[in-house]
Amino acid sequence: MTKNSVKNEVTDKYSLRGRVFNKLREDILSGIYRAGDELREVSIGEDLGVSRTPVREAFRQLELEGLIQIIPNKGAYVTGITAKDVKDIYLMRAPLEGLCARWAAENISKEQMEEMEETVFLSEFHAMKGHSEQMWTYDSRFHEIMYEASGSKMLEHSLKDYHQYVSRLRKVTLSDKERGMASNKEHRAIMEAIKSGQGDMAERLASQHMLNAYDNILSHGFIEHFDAE
Amino acid sequence: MTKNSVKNEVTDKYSLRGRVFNKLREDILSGIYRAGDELREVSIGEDLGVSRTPVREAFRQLELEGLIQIIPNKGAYVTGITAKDVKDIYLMRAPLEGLCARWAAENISKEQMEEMEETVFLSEFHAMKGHSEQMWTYDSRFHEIMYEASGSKMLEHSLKDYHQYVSRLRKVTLSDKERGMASNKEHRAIMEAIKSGQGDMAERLASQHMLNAYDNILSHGFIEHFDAE
DNA sequence: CATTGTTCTATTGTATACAATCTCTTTCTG
DNA sequence: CAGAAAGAGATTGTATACAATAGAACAATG
Repeated sequence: MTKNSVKNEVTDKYSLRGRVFNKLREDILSGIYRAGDELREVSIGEDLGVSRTPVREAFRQLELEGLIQIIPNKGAYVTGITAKDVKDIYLMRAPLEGLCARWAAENISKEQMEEMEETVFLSEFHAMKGHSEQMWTYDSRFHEIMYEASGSKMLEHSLKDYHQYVSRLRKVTLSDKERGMASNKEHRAIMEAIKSGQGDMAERLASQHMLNAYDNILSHGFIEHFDAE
Repeated sequence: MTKNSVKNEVTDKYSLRGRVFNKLREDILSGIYRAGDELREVSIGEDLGVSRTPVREAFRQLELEGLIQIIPNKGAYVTGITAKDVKDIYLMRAPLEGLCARWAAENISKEQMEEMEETVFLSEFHAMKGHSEQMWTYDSRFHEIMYEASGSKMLEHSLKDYHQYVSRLRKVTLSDKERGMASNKEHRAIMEAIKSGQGDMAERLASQHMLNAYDNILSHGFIEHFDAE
């Protein structure tokens, strides 16, 4: 019996509905579908070789996440993430990631701490080598471990959502080697604070980490990847 | 053409699925269903006179909200809100409601400001009279107006969720006349700060409002309404 | 008696059929 | 020709039928 994770695998990957949901979510967040695009149940179903039933269920979930808007009897339209949303997300994440780091400092388990250290180590390695794809993976994993370590189902759920919403953007920013290195340095500092149980310090650092990330996005004009494109 | 609200009526109330969703959500948040209860598609459908299809779609949405957990091929089980969740929600809301008040101070429209003033006025009236049900309604409305006035779809969405999660608890706390009066006073102060465009002040007051509300819950032992019951 | 294997039933997962609604085109009318 | 009315087609909303799976009861076996 593994860990008793209540919320992680909300959408099981092995049902047809789960596959449809993950595919559509991925496509929306990665920018394949653009804001305003209409999604038709039948054509989506045909693309994936399934009937309308699982597609409809996936639509309902995407609607609740705010990624699409369903107009009754009319259709489903992609909402996507706008530049304004990105700004809001980073400003909201600042205090929440701070809170999360504080709680992680209080609750992190030995195993989680070890995995976090490994993640930071590997991330630094790939940053130096300029492997941006792996960078992105370990960067994501760092945050996920911290979310889980907070011991708060609510906080973990919210932060995971926000984190995924900006995942496309993070792929772009981390391809800049300089920012990648800086981000890692910040992760390490946060980790040290968590490891030594310094909640205040961890909170401050994690919060600042978000503001730095957003500053970086602004100063490099990465935000243009949204809305226009 | 009314306001261009993207996220408010996510679940249209007039479809069968919308009705099922709202009914189940209400019943879970109000405590009619308890954590661990199993929900069967057929029996829920029979209760409401609908087939399994809309029930299933509602289940998927409730799952995504974290209110129920669906185990593939097995069943749907109520997760509900625990005492720990309540604590987390208030501590997360503290900075977010602060941020929201700040943004509202920057973006609130004339109409929203007027409605907010009306809401506070009516709320004070009912608080004095001891009408706890109306109290609760206007108290909720105050926060919703502030969420909308923030001009942030993301923040509004998150705060609305949190607010609804603790709505049952708020019904109990506001039935205490003293807390009701105090809460109103805090609302009025937040409103004044928003009206005069003092973002810093609004942020501080709204954040403190949350901490006060949670202190009140703790000191009166209201938290026991969860988990046990 | 314990344990394993099997069958049966209840429940969920998916596909399809039918109903309701919307939209766009066409036709009618002034 | 403009505009309204009507009809066809496409799309979503809901119900039902069938398939797959899990769990329980029960029988068989050592």
